[in-house]
Amino acid sequence: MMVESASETIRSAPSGQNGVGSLSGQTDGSSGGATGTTASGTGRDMTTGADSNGEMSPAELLHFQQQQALQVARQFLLQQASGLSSPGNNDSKQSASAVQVPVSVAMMSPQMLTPQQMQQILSPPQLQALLQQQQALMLQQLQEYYKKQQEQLHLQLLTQQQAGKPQPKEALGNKQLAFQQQLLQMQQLQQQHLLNLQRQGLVSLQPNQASGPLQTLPQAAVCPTDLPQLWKGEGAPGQPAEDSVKQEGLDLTGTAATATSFAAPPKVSPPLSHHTLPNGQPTVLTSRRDSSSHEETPGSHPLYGHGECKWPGCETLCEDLGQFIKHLNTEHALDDRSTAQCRVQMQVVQQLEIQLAKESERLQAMMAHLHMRPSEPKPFSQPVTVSAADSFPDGLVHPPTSAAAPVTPLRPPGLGSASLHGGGPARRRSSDKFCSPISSELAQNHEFYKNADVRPPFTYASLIRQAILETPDRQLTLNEIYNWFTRMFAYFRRNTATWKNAVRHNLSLHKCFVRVENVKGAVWTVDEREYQKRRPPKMTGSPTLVKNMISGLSYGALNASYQAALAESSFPLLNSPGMLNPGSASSLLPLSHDDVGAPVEPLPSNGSSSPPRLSPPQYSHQVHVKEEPAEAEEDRQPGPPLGAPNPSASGPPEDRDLEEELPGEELS
DNA sequence: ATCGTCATAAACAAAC
DNA sequence: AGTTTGTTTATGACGA
Repeated sequence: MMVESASETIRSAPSGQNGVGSLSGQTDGSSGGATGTTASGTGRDMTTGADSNGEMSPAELLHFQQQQALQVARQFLLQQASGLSSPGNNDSKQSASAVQVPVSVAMMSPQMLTPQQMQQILSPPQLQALLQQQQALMLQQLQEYYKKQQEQLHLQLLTQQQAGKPQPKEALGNKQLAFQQQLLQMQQLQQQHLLNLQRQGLVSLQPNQASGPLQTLPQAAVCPTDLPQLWKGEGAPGQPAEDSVKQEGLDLTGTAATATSFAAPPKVSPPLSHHTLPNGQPTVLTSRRDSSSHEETPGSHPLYGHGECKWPGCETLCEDLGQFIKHLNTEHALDDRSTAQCRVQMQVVQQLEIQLAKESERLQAMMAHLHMRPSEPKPFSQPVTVSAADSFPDGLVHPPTSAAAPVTPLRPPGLGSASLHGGGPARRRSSDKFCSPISSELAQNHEFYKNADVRPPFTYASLIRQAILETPDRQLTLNEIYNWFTRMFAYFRRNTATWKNAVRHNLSLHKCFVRVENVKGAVWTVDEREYQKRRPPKMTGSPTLVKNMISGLSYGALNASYQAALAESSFPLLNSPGMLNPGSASSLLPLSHDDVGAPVEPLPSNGSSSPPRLSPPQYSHQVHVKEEPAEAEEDRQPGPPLGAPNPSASGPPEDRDLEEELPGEELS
């Protein structure tokens, strides 16, 4: 017990915590703190209560409205999701915890990523698509709500006017303003949210933004310019919302572009992350902040863009940052309104996250469904090559998957990533579960993991395997594996003792990892057969699995799963063309899709060499190697059957591939 | 409640 | 002698 507790603490304390904890905490806290309790979690009751009260202050109104709108959206979302959502835990948990934390997030262990991180993780295109959808939905709801509110206001106004009260007008005006603001805010907040996400990558709204803006900026309020818009919205019986939506769309686009560029955060810099933050997450956040702050200085600010103030409801033009800052301080001072706006923003974000989760789930289900029928010819046009190439090109890989496209607007490939979980242990087998698309996931989010101190959502085993398979030789020394980890994941640049131990432990423990004696020394190889053996059933088929995945995974994971699905689906094609991976083929072949990724390496060196990956059957032999003494293994390697001259040691790696690929001989 | 998988920690031993 | 590499065992969290 002692040990355990100790470890636990360590883990949670450092990394994770921040993640979820901060998230929910902040959410609640900030909202609660700022204004009142209500905001946070479950607003339903609150909302209702609010409703009953006739009059409230503008701030209250805003708040109330937000909640209502959110609730509506929430319900809507829930309904939508209900179909997909898994029966048990998720739903219940979700509802229970109330929106505060997105399902996936909630599910995540403390160390998991925060929503912000998730957002960061998501590829810009994905984010864009998702957010757009979400925004559209939310806007619709808001619109309705807004209309109702307006009607009420009018009624009130009339009543008051009739009464002959002088104040009423003002009050009404305020209320109207508030409503309008809200609408605008929602829209703009969303935009902003997107922007922030994209630009900063992660920017955590709650922690960072909330505190930041509130303190510094704040509010302002609606600029005169806003009013017109607001009114416009009102006035236009048609659909103000739509307009706004459109606008958002536009903005988004713009944003997206920005985001894209942003995609590869340079932040690699160790210094930033190093903060002693607890574990990875914090670091991440920190780094993010830094980055954001940097941006600010340099000439950009999350709330400043295109020469104007991006504060929700404010479009004041500012020539430069300095002016903008002044504007922020003067116009957006800390007050109820700004506070309310922030709260709204937070809720919006939450809502979006939830929706994102739902949509992801849906997508998963869709993918799973599609996948289920392998028989169907997969239309994917995915060029194998592409996939292979994608693997690690830059980090930004486009997913080819045309297939996905049809299914959803989102880009499959882009998925972003997943990993969200920042945390520690969390990763749980998610990756494994799906069989991962680890490779594709990695390929796509290569840059992300490389720079973000986020724990990858893959098990050590899958990571080790990936590392090995990426090599032309398909073999790595322990030290090389270590290097791969540190090179590929920022997360593994810390706590080396811990994860290295874990790596060694995994190598020894899993039969799928075979130690081969080499001239050079010992290298580790992967026995795909074994690896596959241990893997759980594919999610594709069973809804349950899917469900699990969804629930268990963080957003990232979701994405990963998504990718996986895609990958899997595309896999067949890949194979057929035969291109994928030359060298790797052997290992992969037999198995599976997950390996899709295997091919990750663009050139397995001889890629060509490997003829055709031919025989999967050969593979079978390797199997128990591990159990057997090194000898067996050695046999394999050293004795390269085919013509490989000197495989291992000095020999070219490529040759090795062949050898490895045909290990079967020995077995037989 | 039980089982399997994973992560983490740690003790040891053998090889460098 | 100190470090690295491997192996094992123990323990706890999780999900099924």
